[in-house]
Amino acid sequence: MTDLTRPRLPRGLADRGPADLAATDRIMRSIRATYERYGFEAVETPLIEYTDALGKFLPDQDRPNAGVFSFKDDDDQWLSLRYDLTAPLARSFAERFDSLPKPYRSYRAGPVFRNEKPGPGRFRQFIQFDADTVGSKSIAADAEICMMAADALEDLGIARGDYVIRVNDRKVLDGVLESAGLSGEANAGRRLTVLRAMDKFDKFGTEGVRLLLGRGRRDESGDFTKGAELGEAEIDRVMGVLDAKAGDNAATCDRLDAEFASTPRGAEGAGELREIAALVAAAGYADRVVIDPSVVRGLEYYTGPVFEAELTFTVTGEDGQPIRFGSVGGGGRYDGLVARFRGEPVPATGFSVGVSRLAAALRAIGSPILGAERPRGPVVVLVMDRGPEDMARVMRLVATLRTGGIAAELYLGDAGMNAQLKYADRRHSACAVIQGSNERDAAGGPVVMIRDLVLGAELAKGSKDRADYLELRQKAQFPVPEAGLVDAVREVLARH
RNA sequence: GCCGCCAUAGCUCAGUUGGUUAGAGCGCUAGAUUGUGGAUCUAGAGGUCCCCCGUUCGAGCCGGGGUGGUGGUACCA
Repeated sequence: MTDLTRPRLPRGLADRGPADLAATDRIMRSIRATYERYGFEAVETPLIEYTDALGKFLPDQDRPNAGVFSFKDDDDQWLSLRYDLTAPLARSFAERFDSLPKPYRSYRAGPVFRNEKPGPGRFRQFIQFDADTVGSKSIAADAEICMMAADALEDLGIARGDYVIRVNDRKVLDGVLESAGLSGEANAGRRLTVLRAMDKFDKFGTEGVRLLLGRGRRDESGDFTKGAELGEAEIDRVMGVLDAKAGDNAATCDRLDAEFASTPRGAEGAGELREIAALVAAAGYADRVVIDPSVVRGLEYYTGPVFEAELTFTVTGEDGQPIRFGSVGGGGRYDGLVARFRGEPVPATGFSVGVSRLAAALRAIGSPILGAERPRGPVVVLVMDRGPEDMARVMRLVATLRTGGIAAELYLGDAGMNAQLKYADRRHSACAVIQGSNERDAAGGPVVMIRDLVLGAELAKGSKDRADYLELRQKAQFPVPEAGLVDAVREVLARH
């Protein structure tokens, strides 16, 4: 007995039940409808790619990269589970280049995998929903994606004002870094450190970021994070860009032009943001798509505009503490990703939604799109007698229901009637069908007993007056002739 | 990776200064009711007290090491 296999879920992974699956399905359907309205077409790529197609890793080590699930094919080539949907899209686009229309507008959704330490709301497998425009260098492509992200959230029932699409441009940040004396290959490491520090602005605030830009920061567990070793003047300059967001997009752009366009790179970025602001304003999205120079996003492949979809409302958690959901999606321009496969530059921009995180947020605001409660189970046909003829009879009832388009099942366990009703209850079924000897041998010919499980439950709670009680009891369980089975069950199902 | 905290039934936990057959609630399976489900009562199943080593007449409890979980931090394409 000691060699029993213990059932256990690897950490950071989760089984998902019918309620969760139904909710996810609704969310994905809604996002899909939004994206298709914008003219994006569906495409799917596999969960597994050659490791070198996913990024610049070193497949000659034991493990190509700690954050990626990887394994060797039988020809010794490294394969990996995809960790996002963008790199596989770049691979797919490059491979099918000749047969695709350019620009190529596509969306795709599915699980991605990250071999990292999981935490609350952070899993090693989760669902992303991406849309990308590949082959357009127009800033209008970026502006459009921001607007589409806004529409996607609103179509999901998130009210205007409860979210914001924040937009920045990496070139603006590059300009700031350059003017802080961090240009050139020699400073690549410090540039990363600075960007990481800036990305922590939400989490650590002004003081924390200043420490990370300077000597470093010690957290409450005693761990020390080495800083970027910038001087006071440089720190002020970097902090300035984090604080550059003004009252509206035009004012923010003015400030960027005035204070952060001293390098050609920075000026270019500021110009792109001004262009986005103009396009967004023209389309009537200026209140939701907001230029915010403190947005950093991932560090690896973004080359121009970057976006982040943020939920701005808070919910009170079980412990009374307010919960912020923060970012539920992001994206940006990645002009270099496809070039890895083709040698020529292929501009591209895209946006990625974290579906699981979004689902958690929608649950917190009680969004109707999730469905109020868990889905109803099938009609359960009880088995009273288990002789061959009895089984044939009840099986015929089930078949009749199914032919009538009703989800139905025969109870296949071996428990008594009590337990069968309990089973139907657990399946969250709305209706049970009973035909035992009493019904079979009814005076006017065989009948079936239709039981409304929802009304039955109310009945069990009691405390109604007598007239109501009798009426309820009538509706909660009643016999019908066999020929009336489907109609009667339909009637009961229609009540709930 | 680094730092802290934790580990007893499926879940949440109790367990005396170290003492013999390790408990509760919930949940689970059933019975009470040849045929009526969220209630009630009753019974049953379910344990390597995370693992190893040590201290001791004796360890769930003390010490050391390991493993796992968790919180913070780092990394996050």
